[in-house]
Amino acid sequence: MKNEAFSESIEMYLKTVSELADSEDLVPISALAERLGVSTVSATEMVHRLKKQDLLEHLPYKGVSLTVHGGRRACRVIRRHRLWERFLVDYLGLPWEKVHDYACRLEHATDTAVTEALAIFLDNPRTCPHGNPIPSPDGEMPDISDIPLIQMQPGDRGIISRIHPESILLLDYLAGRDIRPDQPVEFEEIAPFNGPLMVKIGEQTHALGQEIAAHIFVNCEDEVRNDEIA
Amino acid sequence: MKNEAFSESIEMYLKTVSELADSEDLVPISALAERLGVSTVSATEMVHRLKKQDLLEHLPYKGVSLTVHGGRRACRVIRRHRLWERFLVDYLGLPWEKVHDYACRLEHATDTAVTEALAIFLDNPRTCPHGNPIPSPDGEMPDISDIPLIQMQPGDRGIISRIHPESILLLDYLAGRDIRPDQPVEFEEIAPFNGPLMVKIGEQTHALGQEIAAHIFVNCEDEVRNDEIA
DNA sequence: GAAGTTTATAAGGTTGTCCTAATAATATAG
DNA sequence: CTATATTATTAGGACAACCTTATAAACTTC
Ligand SMILES: [Mn+2]
Ligand SMILES: [Mn+2]
Ligand SMILES: [Mn+2]
Ligand SMILES: [Mn+2]
Repeated sequence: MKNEAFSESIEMYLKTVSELADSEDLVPISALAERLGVSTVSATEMVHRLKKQDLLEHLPYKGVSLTVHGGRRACRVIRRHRLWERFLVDYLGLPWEKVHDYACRLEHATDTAVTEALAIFLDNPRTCPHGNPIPSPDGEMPDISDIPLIQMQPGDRGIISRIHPESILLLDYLAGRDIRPDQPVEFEEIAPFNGPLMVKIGEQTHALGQEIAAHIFVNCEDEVRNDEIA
Repeated sequence: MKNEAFSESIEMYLKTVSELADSEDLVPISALAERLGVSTVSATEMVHRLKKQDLLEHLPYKGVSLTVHGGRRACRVIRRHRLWERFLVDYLGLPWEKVHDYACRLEHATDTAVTEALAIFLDNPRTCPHGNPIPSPDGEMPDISDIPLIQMQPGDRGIISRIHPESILLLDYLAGRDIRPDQPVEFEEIAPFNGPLMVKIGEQTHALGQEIAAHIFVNCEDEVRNDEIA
């Protein structure tokens, strides 16, 4: 039960599987490879290695999922990441859209003792600056019940809860238009032929591509949620 | 003039050369290898690589020294290290003797933007918690005029200025006896046959080995310094 | 100046993480 | 059910950092 240290590479694989598993529970190796910026061959190689270490499972031609063990490791990395983001924004005053990258380096270089002292210093924040929940020290992810903007219906209103998964490109784009957690949203309409979503955020109406709308999560106003009607 | 990112390994080599160069200005590759915990063959290999990149010079059978360019890179790493140490001690309340190791990981994962924001947050501290000066953002090391305890004469008094170079073993030892910067010292005597130094620090008298005494620096009371009499 | 110590180089490996190109297996959709 | 697209595997390498063992060169000391 020793605390073997994982390489930065392994931590990034675990973290990425965890992040991508939120949308669909089996993550295709190709999706992993793309997000990590490596070839599918390299990703496959690594998946095999991680499978051997009992950190994830792989259903060929379907995708990968984390074991309980792997999930805990991933959550620990994510915890460090999100705590650092809070610190960088709240105390160092660094820009909302930049801290994701800074934290992505720090997350691999942070001792547990530092992580927990930081959590106390920050007064145990519940979320990162982009709205994502911070896992517990022992690697448990709080569950949440928001929905992606793309699943809303015309007329629905709500409050942006989080941006997920995060990436510089996306955060940069959103920061440029003041789209961030706690802003009120109203879904106006969706353009035909899989066109963009017209969404009022704050005072402005934006035309958001479907890709982007899948990454913006919203707490809908308390009405019966109507996703299961299909 | 691009800001090529160096590997953790390269950064540690540069930093270590810089630290060891304080005592003697040519650092033997063997000393480098020992401090980095690698074989002399590996260290030699790396020295050649760094020479090719114009980061250091090597006089065979004498030792290595940093180029101006290499010195600046080293100081940048050291700056990050010592700023993190300040943060870890002053804000996270982590133990004086432990933060050296924590910072040794963070120093390689810290963007310039983060470093400078941190410096501002900390109000541009002049020294690390172990008393060592923090280089400027552009890689200049402030010069100091303290002397190692081992160069003091019986009867001399002063104030401990810093512990250098740092290592966990040493810091642990000193922390256990409350030997740290700002404590008053009085050199009592040196035991014969290269024996330990008897030194009064605070209220207590300690018998310190010569190795250790070489790592404790002191600001002597303002009297004519008498090192050059030999 | 010969002996012994320190330092450097040479030779041959290992490991982790990445790559391209080519081929094989499976899934999915018309 | 076959064609096309997706996914997996195989083969062959590259590269940075490490290693051990052995030999050669230079310094130091008596
Ligand atoms: Mn990362
Ligand atoms: Mn975030
Ligand atoms: Mn380090
Ligand atoms: Mn220090």
